[in-house]
Amino acid sequence: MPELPEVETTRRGIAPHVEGREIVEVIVRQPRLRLPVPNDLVERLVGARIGGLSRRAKYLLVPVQAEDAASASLLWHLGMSGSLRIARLGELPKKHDHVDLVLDDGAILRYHDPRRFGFVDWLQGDAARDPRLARLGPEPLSEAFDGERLHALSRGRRLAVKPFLMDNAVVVGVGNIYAAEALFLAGIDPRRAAGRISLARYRRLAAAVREVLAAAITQGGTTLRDFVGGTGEPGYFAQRLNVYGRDGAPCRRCGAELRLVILGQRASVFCAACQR
DNA sequence: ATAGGCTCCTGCAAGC
DNA sequence: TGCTTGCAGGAGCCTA
Repeated sequence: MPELPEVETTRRGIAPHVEGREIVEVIVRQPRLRLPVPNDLVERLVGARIGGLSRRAKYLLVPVQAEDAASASLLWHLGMSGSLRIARLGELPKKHDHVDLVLDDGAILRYHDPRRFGFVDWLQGDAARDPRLARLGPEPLSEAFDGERLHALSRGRRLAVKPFLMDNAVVVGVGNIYAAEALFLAGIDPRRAAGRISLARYRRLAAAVREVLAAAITQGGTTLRDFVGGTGEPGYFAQRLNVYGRDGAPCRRCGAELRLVILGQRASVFCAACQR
């Protein structure tokens, strides 16, 4: 379940192995992903050179430059079960290894995605103009994201604060797990209407979002070597979760039994004593 | 404009 | 033991 920290960990892990390399072969074993793999992806990519990787929200951007061709990028989304890893030449693909980019030094960038919620798409020209990227709110670890923004955007909104925080137009990269954890740290009830939360409390929430995401990225870094080397599993569950997946268990702070509610079709665990 | 529901997919776990 | 059922999740799309 890659959220922003896992995508960032992936970017950092694969970048040194792919940047500057030429793609010599592309193998698509399963083109039916969340979006179909573009028909002409193979012919466009073979012979192209990979530029500097970047990330926007949970999207990975892979610039590719072919000889005498306009600039273009791959827009890669890992969905909820996708992973990218570096495999060695000759390493046999496993089940759900859907796409391989074979590089000129023999390394393979290999995409694995059991649930196929992810996709890889071809973007011609300036990637930032793609509508999927153009409408996104600020990065949670950037200066543009703060309590003032949350407060301003939420005025008049009756939507519960948890789905509000998970809206990509508000702030990107805050999925179900980190939304639940940040609301716990900030002491805010996930059911509370977004428009009825004070600026002071939104400042605490913004700080909590930054805190949980930054901690998760740091943890991802600790498992980077294993991740790139072969297990293909980022150190996602290693971190200590306070509420996510713990309904019925005691609150780590006050001992009260954690409750489960459904908000925006998503399970939301919280402590009714600590979160108001 | 806003809020809520539905959908894609597979693996896993729980229930019978 | 072997079946069925439900759940997990991002984000685009749809409807009221």
